[in-house]
Amino acid sequence: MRVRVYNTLTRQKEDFKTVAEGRVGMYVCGPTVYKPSHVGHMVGPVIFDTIKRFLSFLGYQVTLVVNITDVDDKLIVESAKRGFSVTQLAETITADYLTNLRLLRVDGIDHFPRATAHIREIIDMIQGLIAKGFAYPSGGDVYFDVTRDEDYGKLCNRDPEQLEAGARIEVSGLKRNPGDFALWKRAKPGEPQWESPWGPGRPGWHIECSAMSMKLLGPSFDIHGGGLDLQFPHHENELAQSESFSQLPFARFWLHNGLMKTGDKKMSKSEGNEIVVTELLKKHHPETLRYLLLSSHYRSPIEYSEDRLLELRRSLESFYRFFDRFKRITGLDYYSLPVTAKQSEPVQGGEGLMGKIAPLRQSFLEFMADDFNTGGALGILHEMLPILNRFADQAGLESAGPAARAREEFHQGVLCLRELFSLMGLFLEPISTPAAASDQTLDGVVRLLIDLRADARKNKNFALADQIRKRLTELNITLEDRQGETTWRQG
RNA sequence: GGCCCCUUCGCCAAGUGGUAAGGCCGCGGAUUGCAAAUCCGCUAUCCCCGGUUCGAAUCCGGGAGGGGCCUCCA
Repeated sequence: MRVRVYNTLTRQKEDFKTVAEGRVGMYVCGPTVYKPSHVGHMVGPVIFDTIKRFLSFLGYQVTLVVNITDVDDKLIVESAKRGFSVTQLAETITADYLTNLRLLRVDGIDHFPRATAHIREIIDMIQGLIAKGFAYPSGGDVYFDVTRDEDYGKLCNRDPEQLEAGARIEVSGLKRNPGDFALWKRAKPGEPQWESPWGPGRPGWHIECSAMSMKLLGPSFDIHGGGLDLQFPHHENELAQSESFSQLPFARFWLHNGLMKTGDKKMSKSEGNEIVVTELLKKHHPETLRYLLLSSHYRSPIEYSEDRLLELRRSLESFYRFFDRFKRITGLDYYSLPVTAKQSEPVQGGEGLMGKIAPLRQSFLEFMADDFNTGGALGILHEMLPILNRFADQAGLESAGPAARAREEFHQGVLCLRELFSLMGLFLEPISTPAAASDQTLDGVVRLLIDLRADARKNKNFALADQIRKRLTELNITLEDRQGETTWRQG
């Protein structure tokens, strides 16, 4: 399958070709761990996890790396403020980040390299850059000389001269050019520090990504991802120092995800308008958040709002109900159905249900192959749902008759749904409904009321039957009468 | 000031030259004792103006509005 990818470097969609046949190396910029993750931090991981799922499905062997930057000015300031050591702070915040990723079913990250665990590699790279004339030590710091890099600015389409016009460039007597950036920073007393040829200090902001991606993925790899806001200076600098060091092309495709917004403004720690993931997850299921992040194209900004999450939850509910229905029909648990890791035989269309499902499956894959259009792909899944429900309605699958043939067909259709949703990392496991399934007492009580209501209905005492149902509705318990039995659910 | 992006139904959102996916909300119908669930049906000519083209939401030019980056940021 031909995969098309929008490449920031060329500002156009290109055919996806890998450096090494059949393998994909992917590096995504993770957080600087000084404050708990906000919703925006989850965008990249979810998107790139989904991209990995898709590429793996196509048969690629994908290695996904997300770095943890655990030494930085921000950590020093924040840890002092909170009375922690930098290490303690980094560990606490890293744990928060990893927990959030796990809840969002970001399962595909193979390595989480930490900057502080790669000081050796960082120093080696800086030495190499100095030796090659791209960097210079100055007063205990080491700077990268942007004028020595021929194509500095190519990722962001900027001239170094233009950059100098920026008002925020820090004037430092230690730099040769205003645009030069620190590879190594001299430590002030009490700051985290490591020995180096230039005296005690710590890495600058961008170098850790160069050193760690090179170590884990080699000098040339396939996909480099991150938030749009990292394009400059972080990625530009990373690119410059990596290619200057290796004299080889760095990442082949640069993918930048759009930024999360709240109230029309970018969500960020510096704006102070961030929604902390942990707080959000107290009110919303992580699956709803993952669904939000996948419901639009990854390059678009995503507008976060409470109402939107509620709306999307309603959208997911129809699938949750469908899985219950699937169980009633087949006796099988949707969540136990196999998840295909790789693309299997082409799904046969033919007549009947699969004749409708197979072309939609194809459309889904085409959406994904076209710059990972998850929004379009999810739309397809929403088209499958009524087809499956209609089939179940028309074939009378919930009534007693044998209909083994139709049941099997239905099963096949749902397997396909399972396959595609698993590529999105959705519906991998049952959502935990706080009381419903787990609380035996509640279930017993509601079933008692259902039985009483059934008697009332049998006696045509609809007033009583309706009152029971109404009172339960007020308690957020919904009854559904269907052939032969009444079921209940919360919500 | 420089670079870049966006503007599609009430809201969200696909669509990148061939005549507008999908979701939420709303309305009507089937089903139901009544509901719920499910199914069916209904609601847009794509910010404005001009151009290219047999044909444009899609390409070009201009305008309006919104956003991102210009060394803190996923």
